Amino acid sequence: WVEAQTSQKLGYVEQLYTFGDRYRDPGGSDLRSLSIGYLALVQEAGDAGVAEWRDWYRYFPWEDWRGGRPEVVNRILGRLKKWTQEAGTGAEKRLREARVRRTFGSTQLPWNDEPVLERYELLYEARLVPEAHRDRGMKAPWSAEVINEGDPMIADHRRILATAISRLRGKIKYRPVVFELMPPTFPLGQLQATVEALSGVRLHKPNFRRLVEGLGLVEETGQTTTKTGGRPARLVQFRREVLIERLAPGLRLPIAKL
Amino acid sequence: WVEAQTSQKLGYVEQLYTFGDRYRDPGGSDLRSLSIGYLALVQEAGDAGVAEWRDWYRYFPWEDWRGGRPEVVNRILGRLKKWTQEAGTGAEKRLREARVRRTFGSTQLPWNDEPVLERYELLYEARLVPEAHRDRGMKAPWSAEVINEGDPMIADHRRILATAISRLRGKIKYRPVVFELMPPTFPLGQLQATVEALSGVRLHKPNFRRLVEGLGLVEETGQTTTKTGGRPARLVQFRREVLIERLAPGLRLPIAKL
DNA sequence: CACATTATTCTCATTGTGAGAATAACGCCA
DNA sequence: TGGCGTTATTCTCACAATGAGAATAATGTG
Repeated sequence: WVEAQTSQKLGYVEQLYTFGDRYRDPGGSDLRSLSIGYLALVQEAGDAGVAEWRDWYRYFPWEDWRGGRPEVVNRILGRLKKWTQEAGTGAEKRLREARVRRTFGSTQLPWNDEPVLERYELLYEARLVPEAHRDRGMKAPWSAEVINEGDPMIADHRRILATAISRLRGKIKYRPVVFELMPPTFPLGQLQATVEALSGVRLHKPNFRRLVEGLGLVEETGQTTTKTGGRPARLVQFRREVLIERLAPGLRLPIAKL
Repeated sequence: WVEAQTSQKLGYVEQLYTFGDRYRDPGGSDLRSLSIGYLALVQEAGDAGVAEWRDWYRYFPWEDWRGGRPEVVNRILGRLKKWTQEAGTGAEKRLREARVRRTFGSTQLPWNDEPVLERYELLYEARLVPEAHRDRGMKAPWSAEVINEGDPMIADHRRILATAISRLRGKIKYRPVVFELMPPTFPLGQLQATVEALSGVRLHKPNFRRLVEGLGLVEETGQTTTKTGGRPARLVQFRREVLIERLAPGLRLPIAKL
């Protein structure tokens, strides 16, 4: 059905989650609509009918740490600090502080790429995203109240997208699903760039190569490309055999410490 | 609702999966019923109304490797070998062989505790479980056809249970959910026995202790117990603080290699 | 009091990980 | 044509994590 709608060939598909929040019905009745979300990966396609490419960091700019700590994170942390101070009791305050530290990190805790949904839900609860006001029946503008970076979406779609990003960021670490996003042959640098785009963090290039080659996920094609600039890069391809050989292998990226 | 039905206090709860197979409707109509499954963990309770304790290995005896390789695995591998040989083409035969190797292991590949669902689905496809015959409208007996160890369940319930076991075996490796199954204080040996019961494999005791203590998941109570036999064991308790401090920590058991 | 039993602590070889230096091979441009 | 910027690729090394087993400790039992 999706392939007919979008004229995109779906690669990997998995069920994501079944969403059934009260906020799903904008009419506010007690009837709930259920959405069974699926996550699919496709190759890059130039133009594909109704479907159109979107950068997901447009909706989650705080999730993109590829260029170092994003500015918006500081603004968010400032707002969340205010939110923690609005807590009723001291215990609640400490809970809120811990939650902010856990999701957005601190000087002690490094950034963790996976809890995308937890971060979004925290922003929602702290009413820093427009959806939180909208779902409570408040009318615009809330411009002074919310974080302006990061486009909102209708209904609970941004929550669904956050769930998908979380799932995908987790998945690439133990299953070789990134390759569903790659062209048939590619240089290792492009593979790394793809993984970095998904996880939102920069990786150490030599270690990344060691990992990919050590796991036997790719094989030589014998060709090279000069499109990358600099020294020509070897073109490799995914070793499809690993799918039938083994169950586990993904790209265990430097996972959050402590 | 579940707590009211079972008079069990639910600890951890998460959505498992939404099941919608055609086999769900025994009437065979084109209407499908959806089941949104949830997974919950509870403390051990002596007696609890309609709810009653069941050993899940009653349904999946091949998943219990705590006493070494179970006898039934050999019988299964024998049957699956026959199944691979019934393949139409040579390519299909190699695919089947690889799949058996991947799920049930081989002399090269060690046992992997997680793919419980993949294993069950393989047995289903190879028609080694009664459900496969039943869903095709075949009448009993199929005793000569199927693996007799492992009780069947109605509808797709055994598939749902397999999904739950897979999920839980994965989860304990990166979230401290085992503690939801433990009493308030316990010796480390009992914790290890619980993890072994869930994962179905034996663990190296000194290394397990090092791991649990190194992650700071438990704290001393000062008490000991002699109930374990042998040298008295220290009673420890779960450090609830880790739940608010960190996101990651689970008991990364010796994960399958290669 | 020897012994079986479980708990607990240590040791050690091996592997995996994170970080950075060093080297290679292009295009571009003076 | 050679220096330079750029990206690719290979090496090295310190350090942490892991798997396995030995050694030691503290009970109850016969």
